[in-house]
Amino acid sequence: MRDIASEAEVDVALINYHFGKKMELFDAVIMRRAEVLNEDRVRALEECRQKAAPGTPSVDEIIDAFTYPMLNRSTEDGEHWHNYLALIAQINNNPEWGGEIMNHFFDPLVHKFLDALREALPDCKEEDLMWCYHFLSGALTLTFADTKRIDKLSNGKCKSSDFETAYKKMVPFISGGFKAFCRKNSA
Amino acid sequence: MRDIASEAEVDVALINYHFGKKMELFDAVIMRRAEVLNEDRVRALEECRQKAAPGTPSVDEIIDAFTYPMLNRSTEDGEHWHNYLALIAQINNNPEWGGEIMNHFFDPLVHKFLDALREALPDCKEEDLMWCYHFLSGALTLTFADTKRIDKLSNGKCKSSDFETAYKKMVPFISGGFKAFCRKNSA
DNA sequence: GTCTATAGCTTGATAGAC
DNA sequence: GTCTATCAAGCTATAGAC
Repeated sequence: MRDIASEAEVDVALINYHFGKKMELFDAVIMRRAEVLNEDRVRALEECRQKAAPGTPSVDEIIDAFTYPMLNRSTEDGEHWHNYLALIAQINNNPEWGGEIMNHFFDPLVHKFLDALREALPDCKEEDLMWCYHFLSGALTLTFADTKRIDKLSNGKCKSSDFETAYKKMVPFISGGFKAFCRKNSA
Repeated sequence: MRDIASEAEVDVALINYHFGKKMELFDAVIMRRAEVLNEDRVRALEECRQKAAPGTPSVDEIIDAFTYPMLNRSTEDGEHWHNYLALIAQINNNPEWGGEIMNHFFDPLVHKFLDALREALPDCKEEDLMWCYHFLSGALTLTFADTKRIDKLSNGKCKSSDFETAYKKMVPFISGGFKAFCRKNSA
């Protein structure tokens, strides 16, 4: 709280005045950018639906619409979106209250994408679709956490900060995962 | 520190005496089970190599050898392994020191699996292999974080605590991701 | 709205008796 | 090796002056 107040060049007490308790400030922080990101994604999904019309978008196109906005925002300003996405990774993996926060701020949007995936993979079992999204979520959030683990593991060949490359590899990986489950529609 | 000491029914001061500073205790906690898990995995990899001899194990078999020990340990005692794997998920996604900890305690083992995957997918580019492992890592650790997010997202159809089912879905998802990259060897 | 001041607690670590 | 006692520092939250 003190760090935040001092960075904002205001007094600590003002946080409580304007935002209430610590956790309410936390929610406000998550919400502000979640709304922006979710709008980006809705727009990307609509665009890829229009491109595919009168057909339906492919799995690859849907995954792309879901993930590209994160790449795009992460390169837009200096540190802010970068830090935000790293925070989301930690929340997504927090067993205590992480699930609830993700449910609250992201699931309404995720349902729109699940609808699109259901259309793209009509023979896919509902349960399989949910688990596939879950795996997607883990791969995606870790990617934008930028933990530097891959830097050392790959002996410098790959860099976790290279979101552009990570994104390019991630889309086919995830699509490949989905298609493994729904072979009838792996087109 | 006080919670840990009281759970162990010893005095707080003893933690410092036996383990040193807080972060040294933390490392000791990570190490103890990491060693056990890594040994399980080495054994599983050796077994699947023997089964496949004189050939080499498939991607699915290798992914299975990497992930099954986590499922197996997580069901063995009441809460301990469960909590440990949830902790690992948070460490894996921590951008500050998470990467280093994962490098230190798990990468020596991971290199053994990367060697096996290289054999199974001889035409796979080194860079692609590394990124695929990275995505695997995100999906895997989130799965054992048990955040309950999928419970609500799926309207109760799936449960994050159902590791058995998660594991059964995870192996083909991840293998599908690898194979998307290395189509020449998707057998 | 913004500040000062402070209450009330919790934290990690250690000194020193036994 | 184990305990008691305590330190110095940190935290969130709020009351009350302006």
